[in-house]
Formats: sequence, C-alpha cells, structure tokens
Amino acid sequence: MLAQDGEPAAGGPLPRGFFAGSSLAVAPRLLGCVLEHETSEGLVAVALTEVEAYNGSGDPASHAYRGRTGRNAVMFGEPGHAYVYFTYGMHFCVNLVCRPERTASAVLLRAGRVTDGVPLATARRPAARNGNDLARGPARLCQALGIDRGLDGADVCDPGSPLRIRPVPGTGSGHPVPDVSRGPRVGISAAADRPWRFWLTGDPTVSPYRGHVPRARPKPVSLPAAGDGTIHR
DNA sequence: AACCGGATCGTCT
DNA sequence: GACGATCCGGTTG
Repeated sequence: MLAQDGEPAAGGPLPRGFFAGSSLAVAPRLLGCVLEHETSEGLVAVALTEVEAYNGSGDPASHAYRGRTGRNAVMFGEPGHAYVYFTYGMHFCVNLVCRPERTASAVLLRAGRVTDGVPLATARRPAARNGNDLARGPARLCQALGIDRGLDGADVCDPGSPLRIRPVPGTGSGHPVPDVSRGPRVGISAAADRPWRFWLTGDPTVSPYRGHVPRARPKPVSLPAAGDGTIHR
C-alpha cells in the first residue's frame, strides 16, 4: 500500500508532500515533529513546540515580501528545504519552506524540547539555566542544534541530509492533535495582528511572548539652528 | 515578571 | 546608513 502524499514513510523523514500546503496549514502540523542535526560532534534532536507561519509575498512581515534576494532565495525554491538567516549580528534562525509557487511561504521554528543529545546541546548553550531553556527561542534552537548559514538550503526530507525532520514519534502516519494554541507572532512590527504563531498549550519550552520594540535612535536631537550664537531661554 | 541597554554585522534602501 | 522573525545580564517592582 502506498503512503498518501503528505504521510510520513515508516522510519524516515517527513515526505516532501508534507510541505505542499500553505505555511498556515503546515505550521500546526509541525508541532511535535522532530528536527535533528548530525555532525562530527554528535546528534541533537528537538521536538518542536512552537512555530510561526510566514506567508511570503502577501505577508509584510515575511523576508520574501519584497521579492527574491540573495538571502531569501531558498524560500522561492523547492518545499522541504531549510531557509537559515543571520540576524542581529550574531544569531541564526531556521525556517522550513512550504509551497513556493507564488507565495514563498515558510514556517519559522521558534522553540522545542531537546529529546536527544542533551549533553552536546548543553555544551553549545552554556547560558541555559535548565533543560527547558536549551531550545526556547528561535536563535537558541539553532544554537542547541548547531545550525548556521552553512545549512541554508539543506533538504530536511532527505534521509542522507545532516539536517532532517522526522514525524511525531510513535505515529506511523497522521498526526495526533495535541492541544494547540495560536496567537500573534513575536518580535515583528508589520502585520502584528495576524495570529500565525502556533504552540503546544502550556508547554514549558515555549518562548515568552514579546512584542516588537523599536530601537532607540543613537542620533541626538538636533540643536536649534541659531546663526548668531545668542542663548535663548 | 517586566523592563532596559548592549552586543554586533549582513542585508537592503 | 538604518534596521532587525534575538539573547543575555542586570535592575526594578
């Protein structure tokens, strides 16, 4: 019997068909799935607990909103690949590309529980106070897994890829429907009202909600353009 | 628990 | 030249 499109093959990573839908449809189904990264240091696996949908060209908060660039090129390619970007001069975040046609949509992986390779993840994240903190936040998740820009474009549906994603453990096909919550996305200024963030209700590894905070301008206020040097007060 | 400043640099205007 | 799909450590409440 052939597995249906979108159904995981036994023992292997999620099939590419899993990512055929829109980011909004795929995002909640990724909860509970396991992202793993294997390096010479070892393997770290993370069960996803929090994700956000970014709906490509129709979404002002998406990196793809203003079209294809060198950085976001992977978003416009085949679904099932990782889009890894660098931000704030020091952090990486990872997305999984969904249907690319006309939308370049993707799902940002925001948090998860480390289920394998805890010692290695802890070594990579010395600031973590406890196990829940290891992958609590998109940049922390990448840090725990050892993900950087070198993995941009990695095929997570390929069993031979160092970065791959497996279905929810214990489920041969289909996905159990855990208690999923949804709400506004974190840290964005545009389209902040769209409830496109999904997480496992009450899970302690979910990152706290933070709204967008504009950075203070380093530029001081301009002085009065006085020409005669007279002091006014 | 909430808030603040600093770190730091690739990317796009 | 400005701005982040962030994190951390410290301070305040």
